[in-house]
Amino acid sequence: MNSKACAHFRQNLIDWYDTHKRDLPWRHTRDPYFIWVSEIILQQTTVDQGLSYYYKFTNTYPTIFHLADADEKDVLKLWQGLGYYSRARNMHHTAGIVVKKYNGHFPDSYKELLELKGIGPYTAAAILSFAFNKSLAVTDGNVMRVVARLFAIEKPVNTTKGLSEVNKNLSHIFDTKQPGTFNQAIMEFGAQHCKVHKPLCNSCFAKDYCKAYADNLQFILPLKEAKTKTLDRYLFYFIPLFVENNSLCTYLNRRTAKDIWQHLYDFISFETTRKTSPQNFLKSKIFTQFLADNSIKRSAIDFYISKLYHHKLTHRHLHVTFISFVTPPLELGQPYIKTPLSQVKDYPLPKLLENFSNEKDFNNFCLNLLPVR
DNA sequence: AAGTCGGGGTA
DNA sequence: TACCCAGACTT
Repeated sequence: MNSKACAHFRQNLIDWYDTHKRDLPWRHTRDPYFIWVSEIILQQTTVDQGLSYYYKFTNTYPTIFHLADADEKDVLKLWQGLGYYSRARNMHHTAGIVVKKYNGHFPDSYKELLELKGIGPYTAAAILSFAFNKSLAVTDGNVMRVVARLFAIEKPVNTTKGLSEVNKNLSHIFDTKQPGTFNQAIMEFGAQHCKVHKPLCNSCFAKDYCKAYADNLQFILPLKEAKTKTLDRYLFYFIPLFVENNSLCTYLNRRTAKDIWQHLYDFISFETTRKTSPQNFLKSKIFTQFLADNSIKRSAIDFYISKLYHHKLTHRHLHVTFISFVTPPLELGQPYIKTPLSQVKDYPLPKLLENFSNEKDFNNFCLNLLPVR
């Protein structure tokens, strides 16, 4: 693209945006706090998916001081279901830093923003351009796609070289006089017009100089290097059930390992390296040892075994079986937390367990289990 | 530079 | 199924 084409793109992108932009709440504010909340929520998340969470967060925590004062557990509960939970933990942590170190005001320098947990190159540029009108370009998945096509960049965009080529070419079309609007516009253009699967090339204002379109590469670009393969994990959740103070109780587990769902809660869990039948798991060393360590005696009767649940994460395929067990009251130590079933829903839970987070569903789940002798 | 972290939508 | 989404962090 020559400089004339770059200027044409710059102007027509803004015109396109004025006509086609969605009415989104974070486009009506220049408060860095609200901008920041929206950007963290939208990391690897579609607008449709994140919108309700944005309203929940800004209503519950209307200022950064409210967020800084909150308990991490409550922040995670509000984040429940959105995934990538380190975003919520980092956001909570960073709120505390901004309050203490910056008196509640976000810094307006790239360097200082990058030092805050959860704020990387994209989010720093977004905050600076949207809230402070600083002249920095954002490079997200939308921008990489648009630029890779406009300039027919064939290096994989998820490599250092590919990204730097995207950024170099992006600087040629970037509008330094209205950085925030340009950034919003090019992302919206990527989301709605220069789409992944069916780009609307026929009606595109850039079809005269888009190199991918000229070379018929618009359905090929951008290229990405192969991702890591999906692995299977086999989980068993053990759910002891007992009555205490007239309420049906069980135990929850706070997840602390460097693993999925960090700082969320689930049930007592076991993992096998290979696909294992429930019957074999019940006889396994890992499980029988747990029962012995905690003086849990099998009655003559039963464990109740759920069907096999499949839960898909981006690069993990979970195979999950629930095992409930009626027992006299138990006293288990850390990290297990004795909890009435009616209060399970008060904890931040993985989506997989959210279905069991109210008593009615949970009882229904238990009733549908089959006894195994 | 490669691996890890969720869940939902789309083809 | 496989890929993508307003990415960042850890190793």
